[in-house]
Amino acid sequence: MLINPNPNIAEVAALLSEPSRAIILTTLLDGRFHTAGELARMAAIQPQTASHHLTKLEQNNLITMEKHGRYRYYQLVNEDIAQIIEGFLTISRPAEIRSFSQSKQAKALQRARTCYDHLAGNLGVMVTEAMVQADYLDKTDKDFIVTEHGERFFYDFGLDLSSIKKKRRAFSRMCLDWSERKHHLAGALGCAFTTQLFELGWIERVPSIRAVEVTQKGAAGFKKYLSLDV
Amino acid sequence: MLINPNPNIAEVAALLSEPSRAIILTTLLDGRFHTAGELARMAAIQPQTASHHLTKLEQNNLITMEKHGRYRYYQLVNEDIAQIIEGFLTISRPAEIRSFSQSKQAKALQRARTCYDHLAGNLGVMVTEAMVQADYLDKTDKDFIVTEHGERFFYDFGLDLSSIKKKRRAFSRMCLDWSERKHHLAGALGCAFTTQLFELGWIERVPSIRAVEVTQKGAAGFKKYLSLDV
DNA sequence: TCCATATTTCGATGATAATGGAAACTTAAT
DNA sequence: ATTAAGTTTCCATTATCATCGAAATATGGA
Repeated sequence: MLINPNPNIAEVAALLSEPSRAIILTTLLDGRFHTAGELARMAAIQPQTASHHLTKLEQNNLITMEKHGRYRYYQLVNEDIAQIIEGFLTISRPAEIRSFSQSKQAKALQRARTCYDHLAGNLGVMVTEAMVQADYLDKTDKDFIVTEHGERFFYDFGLDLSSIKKKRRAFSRMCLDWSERKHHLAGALGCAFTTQLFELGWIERVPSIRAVEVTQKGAAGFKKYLSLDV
Repeated sequence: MLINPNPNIAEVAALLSEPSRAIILTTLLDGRFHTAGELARMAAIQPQTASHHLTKLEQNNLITMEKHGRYRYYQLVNEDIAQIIEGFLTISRPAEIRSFSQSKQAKALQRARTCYDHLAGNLGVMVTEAMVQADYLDKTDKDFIVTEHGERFFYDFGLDLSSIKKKRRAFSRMCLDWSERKHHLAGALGCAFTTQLFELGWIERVPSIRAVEVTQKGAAGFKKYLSLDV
């Protein structure tokens, strides 16, 4: 790694400092692919303008693109970028809430949402802490370690840990939650666990924002497997 | 705390996105006071321009000012801001190193420097980890907890923990080190400990940059008290 | 082949904001 | 009092950049 007494903060910050780009990036925080047009609509700008921003973000390695037919799908480059942006949310003053529906959205996001591809918000933190409590996970510096109990737990839950470990991506990480200011489970394990929650029908996406909701089935499951009341 | 689905990242980022302001802020990272003129010289801009930036940074609560005579002394508002900026250094691509003396500076900074008012760099991380190793500190979420052993250690070291705890500032915190990417000891305790290192003559400032150097006396001390070879 | 849709490239416009010169203000020193 | 130094206010200049209209390119479907 190259270390420098005067690193170039400004360049990176400039990319986040433009309102339209900030909207695009927070939209991509859900970890899913979005088309250029979709992102333009989210930011309320013309497609040309969005294209301009997307090129810039791609050149600076914040996002990547995949062409499929006439669509171009954009995604955050990796989880690190997501963490950086989430981290930024922790320090940025929230904009004023203008409408009732906005405050409802805010509450939904605080309750439960996806951060990149894993679970965040109050639910994400509660689940993670329950796992630590139950001795399924051990906390270290920046990672969680799956204990022996944990191996069994995740196996019972239908996850194949050995195949997850094979992925090039970090296996199990801590991600700082901007609304809770505590850590939740991230990394390949966080992703796999969250995917499984969707598969099992324990949680469902709330349309249009990256909030998620716990289903009846989910509430029962969280209670049974993690002694959680949600 | 107000939570918002679309918090205003852009505003905060914009403050960091201007090269001159970024230089001013990284200069202030040493936690000390600097005059307006000094900061202008660092950023290689005219005093009027610096004044303009400083006003802006002050209005946005990143820095504070104290008037003393005809000088105006500026300082980062608090340690949180320092952490945010240090955090940003972690993700920003370092600028090219242009000269030999710059790379020497870079190495000195990586070895040991002050971050706000506590010790950072390889030395800061090593010292902190030695304390954890020796069971003087316990790691938690975002803080270190001083153990019973630790109470005695710091007392022997000449620090009055009870008076430090009385300060309004957070007692003991983890700060992410941008060159080491590990945590070092921050907060009031980190400050007091570092101040004591200066007092004891274990470390000395390197003129003009925020690097510090370990003295012979310091090397012996670190070895004796923390079994550290520096 | 022709049309519709998604996206980009080009070019012009307009807004924002960093910059520094000139002058004013404040404080210290003599 | 007068001068010098540090800093700010005011103002004009300039550069940057987001934005969008128009046109071009690419792809899919009929």
